[in-house]
Amino acid sequence: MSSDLKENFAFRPGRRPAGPGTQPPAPRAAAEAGAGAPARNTNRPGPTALAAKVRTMAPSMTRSMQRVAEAVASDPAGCAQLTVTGLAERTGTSEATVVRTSRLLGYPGYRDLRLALAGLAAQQESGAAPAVTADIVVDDPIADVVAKLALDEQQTLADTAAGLDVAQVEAAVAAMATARRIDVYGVGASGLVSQDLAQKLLRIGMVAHSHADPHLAVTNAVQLRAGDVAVAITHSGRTVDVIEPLRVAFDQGATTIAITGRPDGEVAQYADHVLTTSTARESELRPAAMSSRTSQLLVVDCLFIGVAQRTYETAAPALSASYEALAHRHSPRPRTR
Amino acid sequence: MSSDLKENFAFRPGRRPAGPGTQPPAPRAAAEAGAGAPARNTNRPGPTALAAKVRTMAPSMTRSMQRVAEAVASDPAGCAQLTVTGLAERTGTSEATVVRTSRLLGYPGYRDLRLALAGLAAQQESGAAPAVTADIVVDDPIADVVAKLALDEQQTLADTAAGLDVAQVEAAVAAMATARRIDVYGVGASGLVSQDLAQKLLRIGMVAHSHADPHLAVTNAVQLRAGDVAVAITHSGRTVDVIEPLRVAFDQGATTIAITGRPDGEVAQYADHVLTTSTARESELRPAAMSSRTSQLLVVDCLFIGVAQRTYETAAPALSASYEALAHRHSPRPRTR
DNA sequence: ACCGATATGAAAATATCTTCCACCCGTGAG
DNA sequence: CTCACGGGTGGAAGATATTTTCATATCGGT
Repeated sequence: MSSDLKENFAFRPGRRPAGPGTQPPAPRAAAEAGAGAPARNTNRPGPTALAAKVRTMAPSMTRSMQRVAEAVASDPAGCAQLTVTGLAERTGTSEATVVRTSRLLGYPGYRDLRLALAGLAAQQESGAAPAVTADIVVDDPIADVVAKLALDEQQTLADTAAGLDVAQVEAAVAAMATARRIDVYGVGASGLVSQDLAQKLLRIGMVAHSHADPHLAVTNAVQLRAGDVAVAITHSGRTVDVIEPLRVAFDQGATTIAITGRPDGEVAQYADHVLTTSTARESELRPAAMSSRTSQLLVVDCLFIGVAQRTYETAAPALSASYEALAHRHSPRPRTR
Repeated sequence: MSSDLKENFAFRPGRRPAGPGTQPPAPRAAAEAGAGAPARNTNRPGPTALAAKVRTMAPSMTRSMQRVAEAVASDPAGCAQLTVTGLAERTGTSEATVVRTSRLLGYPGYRDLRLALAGLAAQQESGAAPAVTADIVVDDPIADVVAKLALDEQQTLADTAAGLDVAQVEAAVAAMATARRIDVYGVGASGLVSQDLAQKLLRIGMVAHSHADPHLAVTNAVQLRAGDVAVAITHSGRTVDVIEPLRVAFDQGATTIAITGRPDGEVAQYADHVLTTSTARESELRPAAMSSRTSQLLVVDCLFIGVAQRTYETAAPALSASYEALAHRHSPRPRTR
């Protein structure tokens, strides 16, 4: 089943009515003005060329038409909102004139000019994209906060992906996929990431636990041995509560993995494989915890997917099973799909 | 100009005015049926946000509407050329359905959607983004997994940011900033997000708790009253373990906030403010939990920052204090910087 | 299997766009 | 100076496109 997205794909990509006789709707090709050959005006200008076209054609326009063209050229966005009648009023002319102007500019009618106008407006708008990269400050309006945060996190993701050592990931995944059991250590913000990893691994039938309590973590680490895997997550690379259990696991002969922003930190000393997370800039209002978390989660997701791929035979059914098991915890009524 | 839109939308259901009703409060925003203003969706998406909006809203659409949305999202340029009837035919549905879909996406009608489509097409044309969005498959090499995951999550972030109703965020932040106490409910994957929020709020000196245990959650919810805030986090919008405590909090008069991917889900009925997370497509190897988590975290971060801004006087010192307090949990060694 | 509610498409009702046509205005010849 | 002519222009009929209504098909729960 997967998803039913496949059924879309409307081929028939460019369904331009280009050809004179191809128009399903109306044979509106007939020239209005009696003048001989309308010559099927040059190809209709794309949004970009519209402004230029207006200037070029202006001289050959009648006064009323010029007014329309003027309005259109100076405020595409605004005009795109108007109906024929609206634009006629705004320019102090009539609908007929607006349509004639549209024709002159190379469109079949006003409807199409309007569409082009919308396109032009959108382009102009996007061209002026400011790209809010500044830091978040105390008096930023919420809208800016949202935009900045999203951008920052996207940047963090890109950085992380770029900085990840694929070979290390590969090795870590290999160890985890065949592990008898997996322990994950993390406290504070990293604790949540640690739980996330454990939770996901559980869902595909792995034996995984997340330990936030440092004492219990060490207690558990002592039980590990070769064939087991221990994962430590710490942004700073020097959180003792996390390093300690990893060290123990390491000494016990387990395969150890560190996910840290400081590959030179102490935690790396006890790690067989080090996965480096990105360290984005931070500010007072944007504590490190935020971007490190994003980064860590990406790494954790990669590990998870990698493991799931390699244990697909058991992972897939386990996944469905856990969804099944939780189904009754949902209220019944959501419509379709 | 004059954003003529029917932005009205004044819901603010006088909840339990005299406390007689101990029963399911009338679903807010239930105006829909019958005559009157369809009003529904808040901000009409600009061309840019359209694609995001489609992805976000897709799950809460009916089958026919999904087909329309699919077509629109996959070939904006092509669809912009079509009339209602044309698009209806192409998607094998009716005009009515097309119009309904347009409404759901936040436009007054198809005409406006079409305009936006034209804009989007123009942008895409000029922007020419490659968009490498293949699904992750079982035999993808790790390097691809990393790249795809990072891209997907970036997309999710962009979608979420584009789809977030800033006014709702604003309102939620305002309530939280002045709250006497804040409860956060979430189970499963959302439970971690819930913890994340609570953890952060604690750091800036707010009284916040995350409850995963549904019994304890309800027990706590009963203690809430006006001036308190309850936040429910559920991707599906119908996780009873989360809805239940929120409902209780709602009945108690607390301000309630829902963070969900299904703004039409049951959870929204008991929420004063609904924050919509994006729902990226998922595949077997990329369970929904993954992108919903990313999306939820972004929302949660926004809330946090918003609250921190508004309580800066107390938040800033509280933040430093909590860092201080944890300093001794770090090993001393890291060199420079 | 029944019942109630929701989703859907056909067709009616509007809104919008296009075409047609008469009027107006400027121009040049008588 | 007047008149006839021709294109420019707007008003309104005619043609399409869009929106709304409503009966029917379908779905999901009891």
